[in-house]
Amino acid sequence: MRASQFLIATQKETPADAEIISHQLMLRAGMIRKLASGLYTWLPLGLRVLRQVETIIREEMNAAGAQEVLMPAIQPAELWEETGRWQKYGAELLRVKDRHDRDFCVGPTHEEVITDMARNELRSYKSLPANFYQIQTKFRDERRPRFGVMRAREFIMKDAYSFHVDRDSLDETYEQMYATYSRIFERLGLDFRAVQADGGSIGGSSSHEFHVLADSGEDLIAFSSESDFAANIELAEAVAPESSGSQQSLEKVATPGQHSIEEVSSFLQIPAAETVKTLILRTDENCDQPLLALVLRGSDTLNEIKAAKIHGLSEPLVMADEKEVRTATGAAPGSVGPLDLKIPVYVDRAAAALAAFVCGANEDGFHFKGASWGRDCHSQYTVVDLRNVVEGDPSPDGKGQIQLKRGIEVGHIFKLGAQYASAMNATVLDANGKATVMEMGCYGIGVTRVVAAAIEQNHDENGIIWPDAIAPFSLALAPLNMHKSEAVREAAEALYRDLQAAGYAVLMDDRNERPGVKFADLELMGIPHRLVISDRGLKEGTLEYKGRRDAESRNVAQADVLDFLKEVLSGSH
RNA sequence: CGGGGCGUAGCGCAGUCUGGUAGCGCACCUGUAUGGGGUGCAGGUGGUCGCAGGUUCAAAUCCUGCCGUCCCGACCA
Repeated sequence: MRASQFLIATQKETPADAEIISHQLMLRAGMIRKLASGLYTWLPLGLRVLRQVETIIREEMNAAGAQEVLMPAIQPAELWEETGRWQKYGAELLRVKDRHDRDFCVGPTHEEVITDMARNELRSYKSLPANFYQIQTKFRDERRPRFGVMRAREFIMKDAYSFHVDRDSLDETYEQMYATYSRIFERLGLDFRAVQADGGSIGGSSSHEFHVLADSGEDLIAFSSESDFAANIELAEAVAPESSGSQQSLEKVATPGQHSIEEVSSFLQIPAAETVKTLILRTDENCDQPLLALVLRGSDTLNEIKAAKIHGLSEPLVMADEKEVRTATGAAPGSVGPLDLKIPVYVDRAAAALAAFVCGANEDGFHFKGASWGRDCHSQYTVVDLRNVVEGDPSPDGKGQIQLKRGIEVGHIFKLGAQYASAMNATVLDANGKATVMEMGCYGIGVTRVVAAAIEQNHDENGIIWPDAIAPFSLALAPLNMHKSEAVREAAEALYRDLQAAGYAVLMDDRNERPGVKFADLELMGIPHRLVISDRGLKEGTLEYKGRRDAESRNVAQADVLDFLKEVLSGSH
């Protein structure tokens, strides 16, 4: 490709509304442009990267025996009513009506459509297992789109759905997809981790996320320092510490105006880890009490995913208002404690392990010191895992300690089980001639997000540094002063021809620009390899090579350049 | 959806408080010189000041409403 015939839309200045580096660089390098909130046009440069990512995903999915399909982006409401999600999905589902006033949605995911296809086309256990995938545009009407294509409303996803006669077959394909995903992210050249994950609203029993490690990531991942344990913090089990400290006598102390944990712990000169906070939350119709209490150490934070598993708790979690808190406990928030409450009480393992703790006295302006569960709490309570793990916690597998890192979720695999197939009556005949509901798995990769994640992980102060595998061009030719120097022009054109013939994706910067402009643009765009052709070098029969990460360039004899590139670029074609 | 900020040329901004000719840098076009790190000089193109209404002799500027957009809190590839 000649730069003179390719849209090079680089910008010097960073658009004011781009927060994270990948968003800034994608705009500055001329990969994307915003059309509206959460909607982006992919310019030629960006699209080349996107296609590279898609190609790798496609190759690996095909190699794993998955079959590519393409489903409509617009889906009829009837299918979503079959699974109940037309009601349940909420505002993120963009609903539209056609000219006949029929309801449709712009697909945020495709379980319904694929299950409909499967029940129509799959009749016998003999055609199972089957795994279908597509690379397609999704739309989720996010409350708050941000970070450019990282969290856009319209985005491209590779989604795959597998169908099975039984659980064993699902397990097998799930393992195979796990391995396939690992291979895909390895080939993409990304530093990633597979972690245990919560099934989330899509449901299902077993689930792993694939995260690209980056400080800008929105997720926290817990690792063990000693073992291969890795889990999203949403799921990571917080193990109960040894019962610590010694019993003290119970003492009621006046704590006027001291409400928050920080205030109380500094007022009483007692560490937050030896205090207890009591959160009063609303319940749903499955609970005969209007409120319940969650108890954590003052130093811990509530893990809402874990809390949501408590039976009867409203979802999403809603804190009780001040009036409700007073009715239930006799005190205002800030003086509430877990002792002798009349509502159900759930105590985090770590809080339950305290031998003596500070808590609200359920009387405005008073707290207890030295409280003990066994001695002082005369009402029932349940001990559960409620807190987020923190650095230094013991790993749940008993080996090593927890470390936390930030990650960008780029892939997620689920075992869906039979929930969709059963709701939509998707059955096949088994070996006994009996109709049996299929088991399903589902496997997603955020294709557009992968592009942004790759930049988060690979950039410097001059711009993007593409991994070879997804670079928009493998290498660039930068002929200097070619519009004046016949020798440079001829050498550059000849080299360009040879490199193209050899199959390289090469960008020939034939623009009539000064060297500094070319260097800056090529670096901003992240092209991993660069050859400079100049009068100076040609006199000595050399070209100048520089890898995007190299500090210095080196000279290569003109005659050896093809062999040299073959070596440098090996593995990337 | 709640709270806050911002809407002036493709991008980054000033001007708004205190009403009176719409400005700067980058980009873009022309000419010229230059030719190894976003080059210099000269000239130039481009804006219903987010939209609508109001106040006023006069509105980018004051008032009202709406829209868009970004940031902070509940979901997810």
